[in-house]
Amino acid sequence: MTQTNVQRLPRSAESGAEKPIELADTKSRIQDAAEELFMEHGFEATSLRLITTAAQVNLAAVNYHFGSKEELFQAVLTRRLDPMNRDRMQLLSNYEASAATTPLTCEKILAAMFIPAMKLARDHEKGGKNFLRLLGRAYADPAPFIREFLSHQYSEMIARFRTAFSSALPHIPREELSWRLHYVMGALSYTLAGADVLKLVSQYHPDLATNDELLLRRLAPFLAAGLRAPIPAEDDGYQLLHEA
Amino acid sequence: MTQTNVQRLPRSAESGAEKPIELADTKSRIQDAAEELFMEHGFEATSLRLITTAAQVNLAAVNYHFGSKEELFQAVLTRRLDPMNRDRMQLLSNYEASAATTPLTCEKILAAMFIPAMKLARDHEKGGKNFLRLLGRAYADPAPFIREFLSHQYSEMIARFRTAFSSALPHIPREELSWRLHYVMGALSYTLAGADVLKLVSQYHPDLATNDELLLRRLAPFLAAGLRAPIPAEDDGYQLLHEA
DNA sequence: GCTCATTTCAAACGTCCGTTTGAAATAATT
DNA sequence: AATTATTTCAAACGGACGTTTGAAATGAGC
Repeated sequence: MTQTNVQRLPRSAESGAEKPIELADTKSRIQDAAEELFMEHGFEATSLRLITTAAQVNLAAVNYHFGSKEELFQAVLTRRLDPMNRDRMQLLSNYEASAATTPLTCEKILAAMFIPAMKLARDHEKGGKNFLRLLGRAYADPAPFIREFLSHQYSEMIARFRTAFSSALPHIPREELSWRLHYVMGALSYTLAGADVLKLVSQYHPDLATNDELLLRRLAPFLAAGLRAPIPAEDDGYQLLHEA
Repeated sequence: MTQTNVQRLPRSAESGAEKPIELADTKSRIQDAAEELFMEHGFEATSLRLITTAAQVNLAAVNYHFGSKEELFQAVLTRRLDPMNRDRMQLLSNYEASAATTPLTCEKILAAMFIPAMKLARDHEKGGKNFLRLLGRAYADPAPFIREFLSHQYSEMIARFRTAFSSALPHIPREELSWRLHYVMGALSYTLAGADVLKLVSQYHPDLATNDELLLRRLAPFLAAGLRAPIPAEDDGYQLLHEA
């Protein structure tokens, strides 16, 4: 009932690592288990009972600590998304400062988007990569509360990067650039959500699929070339439709 | 209980259009309603009661005509996916025959992928575009039965197009090409699933979002440029990681 | 040690889910 | 007209869902 915002650690915690065997606190255990299960089954198909069983906490603990299943989902996303997007913008600013007056290359701007994502994927050895998959899927989720949450969470970062690309690609019209940024986000989120999606298009190479750095060293040149592509003329000879 | 594969029209049907006011048969009404609702809410969040109410049929009709909710979903996908992929392969063959010995351009191969999708989007005025969104979302769905269904449904078409791209881009290593095809599918499905996703990356232009032809006349040059991008050298100066 | 806020817990709440049932209605066949 | 097969229907099945409850357990402050 009466719940304050103050975080309290139930057991001895702020003391030094005297008993490193003990489990993390309830709230963190729920988030960890939820992240893994949401990514495996999606939001709708993951029940609170599944989460609380995996986290070894009581069923009611989710509603006590997070309020609802939806708020738990948002908390899971925010925990990693918020620092990642701040890192992205910070890194972009660093690059711009280093480059002084000359505009950044597309590859450099793309790197500012990718590196924090990669760092996230490898830092938290357990949750990291799972989270990127969860995120990639959330992009395609129709639930209104997810859509609103994501668009709010991303708006600042996207605006920042659109400006950067606009400087790097002055010959691309503003409107065309918006579309191309859209495609970039599509290929990126699709790749991050990847793993088993890959089977659709190619045989499985386990040595490659686990190497994120290599993965995005392939993606960045692909996307940079697309971003720089010349604008097709109005009547350039290949009418797409009505010839089938 | 005892159900045959033979399709039977319950009311007067094979006679000429004497009473064009009458509704479609139960099975079609279910598929139409399911397509629209699955696309709006996703598979898990769409209940059979919602579908049967919208279709104005009895709840048990789904299990009678389709067997289960999962089989209904597969039927909804197959109804449009199967002809579309056959059209894609046929169109690609036509292009190859016209080109005789010279290899096709990437744009032409991409057109063979896009045109049937566009035709689908505009033919069935009501279900068409909704279906592409549903499909784009299914790509990212983790449910095993969806994954297996899609990979089976697409394997032949994908293999066919990989070969075509391989001829068009002989200088791109086989493995690299597999990845780039992956990105192509990502950008494409993301764009098709689009609509409200667009808000993440750009302001909304209603006049553009509804014009599929224009949409893909933007996407094809972007992807073709990416497919043709030079292979980056092993040590090309931009290390992605460990510099953040 | 007592008080009081915080956290955990087992149990239950009401609701909605996909599916099944068996009879009634409808169509096709003889 | 009688028989059979197919389709519809209202009702119920057992189960899983997110959430709530109120008491028990555990913590910190005095």
